[in-house]
Amino acid sequence: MITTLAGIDFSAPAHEVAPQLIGVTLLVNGVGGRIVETEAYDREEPASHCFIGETPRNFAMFGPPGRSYVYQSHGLHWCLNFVCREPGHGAGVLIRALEPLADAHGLAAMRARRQLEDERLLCAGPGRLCQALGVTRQHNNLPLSEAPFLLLPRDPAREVAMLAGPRIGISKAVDLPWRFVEAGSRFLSKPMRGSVL
DNA sequence: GCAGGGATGAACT
DNA sequence: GTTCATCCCTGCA
Repeated sequence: MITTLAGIDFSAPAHEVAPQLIGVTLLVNGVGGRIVETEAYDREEPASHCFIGETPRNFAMFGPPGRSYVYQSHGLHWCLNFVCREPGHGAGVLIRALEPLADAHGLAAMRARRQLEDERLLCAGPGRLCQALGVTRQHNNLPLSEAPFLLLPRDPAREVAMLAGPRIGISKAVDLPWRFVEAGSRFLSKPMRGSVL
């Protein structure tokens, strides 16, 4: 089983994988950008979809790590997660925002899908980035090591300063500081007021 | 059958 | 900066 991708061991707990994903480039069919915002979710805390146990919707999170979990939120937005931990545990990292890269990585395609010029808002939010990358239910429970997914390691020459803080859009376990962002990024779904990691 | 949701965009103060 | 309608699917009574 492949659990290490882009230099990250996905069998680790989600709150350890999530900060390591900041700065990694995510591409879907060659379209994407640098990850600048993530959130960790785990079976053992009530904000997680897997807190209630395995269901037809969340079964992918109970599968092997290094795969995708895509779900529909509020009936119209898709959200992309990366599965973590050992198989059967139930944990994942929600990808919340990307920094769009040069047109070599499909900037034009993202603009067309979003019908929006502003780079800043192209991928600033889990629903938005799925729209920009064309992620839907078809992308649920797929290995991140294979097409259409591609993960490229962080640029070692580029320093990444990170902040950790409370997660967004949840009503339970709101105090857990499991949201991770690149400090100072212009491409976040919401500004971060948290502590330096 | 029904309540509520890991969100967004527009319309506001 | 803030609230508000809206999307429809999921899980549980």
